[in-house]
Amino acid sequence: MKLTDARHQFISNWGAFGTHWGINRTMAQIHALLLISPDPLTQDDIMEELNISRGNTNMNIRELINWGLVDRVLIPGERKEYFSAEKDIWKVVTQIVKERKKRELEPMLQLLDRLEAVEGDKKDPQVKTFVETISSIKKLGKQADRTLDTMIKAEESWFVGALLKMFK
Amino acid sequence: MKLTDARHQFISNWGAFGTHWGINRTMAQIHALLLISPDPLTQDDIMEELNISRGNTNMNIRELINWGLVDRVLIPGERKEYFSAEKDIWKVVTQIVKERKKRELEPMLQLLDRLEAVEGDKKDPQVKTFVETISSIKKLGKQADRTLDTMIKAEESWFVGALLKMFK
DNA sequence: ATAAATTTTCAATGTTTTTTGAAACTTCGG
DNA sequence: CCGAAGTTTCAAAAAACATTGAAAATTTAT
Repeated sequence: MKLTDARHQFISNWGAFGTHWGINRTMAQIHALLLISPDPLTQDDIMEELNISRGNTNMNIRELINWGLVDRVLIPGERKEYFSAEKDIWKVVTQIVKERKKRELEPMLQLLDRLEAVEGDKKDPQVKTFVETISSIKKLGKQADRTLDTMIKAEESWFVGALLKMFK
Repeated sequence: MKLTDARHQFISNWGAFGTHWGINRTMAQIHALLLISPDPLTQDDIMEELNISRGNTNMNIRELINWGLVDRVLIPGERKEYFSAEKDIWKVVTQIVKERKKRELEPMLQLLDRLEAVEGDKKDPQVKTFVETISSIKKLGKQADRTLDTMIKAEESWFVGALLKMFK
C-alpha cells in the first residue's frame, strides 16, 4: 500500500472510530493527521489536507487543545501558528482518560450520591431496587475512579509490565 | 428526594451519559428504566414511562437484546412479551466491553496491521512517523485487547481484589 | 497609527441521526 | 381458518449535530 492511501485510510477510519466514542469526526481526523505528521502543521495545511472549512478547522483545533492533545507551536520567524499532536500514545490515552473522568465520571458519581439518598420505605420493591441499582453502580464507579487515578499517575512501562504480570 | 424524581433524574442523566459514549439516548434510557424496575416490563410500560413511540421502543429494545443487556421474559398465561435487564453491574460492564471489543477494537487492530505494511523508504520522515504512530497504537491496542479478554473471563471479586492489590 | 495577515466567531445551512406512526406482518386462541 | 392482540418495519418528519463562510476581532510588522 502506498503512503498516501495509507494516510487517507488511517485518517478516515480514525474519524469513524471517534464517532463511536462520542467524538466528532473532524476532531478525530485532525488529531489523526497531526499524529502522522512529522512536523507541525498550520491551519491552512489542515484545511487543505482534510478539505474542511476554516471555521471548522479552527474550532476543532481549539477543542483538541482543550483536551490537551494538541499544542500550539511557535516557529521562529513565522507569522502563522503551527500545531502538533502529542505523539506518545500512552500520554494521549492518559490525557483522554483524565479529561473524561473529570467531565463524565466525576459528575456521574456526584449524581449517584444524591440519588442514593432517596426517601421511602426500603421494603417497597421499587425503592429497594432503585437503591440497590444506584449503590452498585456507585460502587463500581468509585472503583473505576480510583483505578483510573492510579493509571493516570503511572508510567507506561510500569503499567504495561504490571498488566502483563497480572494477566499472565 | 422522592422516588419518582430520583427515577426520572437517573433515567435522564443515564441517557445523556450514553450520548457521550456513542450510545443513543433512548437506548440508554430504556436500559436505565429496566435497571431500576423490580419486575419485567412490557413494551407499553416502557412507551408510557418514557413517552416514546412504539417503533422507537421496539427498535431500541431489540438493540439492547443484541447487546446482551436485556432479556425477553415470558410470563406464563400472558400474551405480551416482557423485558428485563441484567441487574449485576459487573456483568453489564463485562458484556459491554465484550461487544465493543468485538465491534470496534478488533476491526481497528486489523486495519492497523494492514496499514503498518505501508511501502516506502523508512528514512522518509513521513513514512517513518506514519509507521511509528501506527505501530505504537497497535501495540497499545493489542495490550488492551489482551487485558480486556482477561477481564471478561474474570469474576468481579477476583478483578476488584486484583486491582486493589495492583494499585495499592 | 496603519494596514496586511491571521485567527475567531456565529448565524445560516447542510448533514446525520433519531423518532414517529401507520401499515404490514406474525402469533395464537377459539 | 379467522380475527384480535401483539410485534416489526420503514418512509417521512423532526431533532440534533456539524460545517460553512463571511464579517469581526486580533495580532504583528513597518
